[in-house]
Amino acid sequence: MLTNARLVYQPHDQVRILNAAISRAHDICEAANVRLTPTREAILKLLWQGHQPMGAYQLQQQLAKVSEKPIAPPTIYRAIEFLIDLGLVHRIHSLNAYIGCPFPSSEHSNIFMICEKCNTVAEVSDKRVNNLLEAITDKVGFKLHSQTIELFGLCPNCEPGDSDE
Amino acid sequence: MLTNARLVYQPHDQVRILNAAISRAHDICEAANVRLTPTREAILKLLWQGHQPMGAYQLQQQLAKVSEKPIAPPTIYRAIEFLIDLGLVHRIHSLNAYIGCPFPSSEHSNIFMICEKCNTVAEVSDKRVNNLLEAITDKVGFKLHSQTIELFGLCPNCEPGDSDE
DNA sequence: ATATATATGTAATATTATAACATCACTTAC
DNA sequence: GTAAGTGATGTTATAATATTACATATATAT
Ligand SMILES: [Zn+2]
Ligand SMILES: [Zn+2]
Ligand SMILES: [Zn+2]
Ligand SMILES: [Zn+2]
Repeated sequence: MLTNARLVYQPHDQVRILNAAISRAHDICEAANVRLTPTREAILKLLWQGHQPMGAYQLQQQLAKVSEKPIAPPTIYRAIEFLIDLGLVHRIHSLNAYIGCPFPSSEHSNIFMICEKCNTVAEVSDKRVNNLLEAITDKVGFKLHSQTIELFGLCPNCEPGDSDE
Repeated sequence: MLTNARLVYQPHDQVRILNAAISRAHDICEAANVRLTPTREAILKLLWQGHQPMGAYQLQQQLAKVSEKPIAPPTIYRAIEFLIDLGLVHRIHSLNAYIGCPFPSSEHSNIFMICEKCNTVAEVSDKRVNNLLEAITDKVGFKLHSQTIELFGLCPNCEPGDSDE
């Protein structure tokens, strides 16, 4: 089981995490022989800023604060598509929003834990889930290609019961 | 494991299925002491017409063919919300579309098998999936409330390999 | 019959996403 | 170094999905 949950739910060095993610992204782009342009990198950074997913127009607003020229929707969406295709970013369909992937270029379950209170999203990957879904779909003759699993609930920080004790 | 896959993927008496679904809906509404108004029923019927999900504006167009007065988006969305709240209809987030639930008012996994070729959607419910996701989220302290699982691939009728033999 | 709650009508608008075509910028070939 | 070619972004307009706010109508209860 692979997850960034601990990281998301506990205090951590956000700058270090972000730098690591960007560095990894550069490697992945280099390997794929594609370019991580300034706009693309800026958007990826925003999607790693916090652990809340951001919508396209929210990204646009944030970019406006940094850049001089306002960036129009098509550019935003193109950059998002680029990042998603590379596996660096995921789309959270139920929120029409996007978030950085904590473990790109590895096996995936695409399981997202969405906190209904603070909106943080943590990701999990677990082979057992993939195996089970594979078995279930096999049984009815459905050939499974990909999946997205969106879980709604409360993160440890928002759960009244409480977290560490 | 509960599924309407066989039904969806094989020829069947569509009229009988639809009537059964509507009849069941009437029961559920009566039990909940809410009204299945003509508009709501018409929309539910459309969402049971085939096994393809329909978008809000697609529903609007279809309703226009039946009804005399065109029905505006708010009414459509209200009816959809009503049906979803009752568990009679699901939203397929990745498609911005809606589909009738084959087994309302029972335990749910909300697993949708979406055919990338013919767009049919079949639903599955499997306690093991819920248990596994519960276990996974428990481990990281996330309190799971609800979920939606969207699977993409090819239904038996669209898979080149083939179905029955 | 009146009051109350529920459902729908209506008009305007918000939000999310894409199409079509022009321009710019980087890479490669010569 | 320049030209050609590819990839990325700019620009304008618009499509597609969804909601707000307020008015009216319909059903239910007293
Ligand atoms: Zn991921
Ligand atoms: Zn939270
Ligand atoms: Zn269902
Ligand atoms: Zn199919």
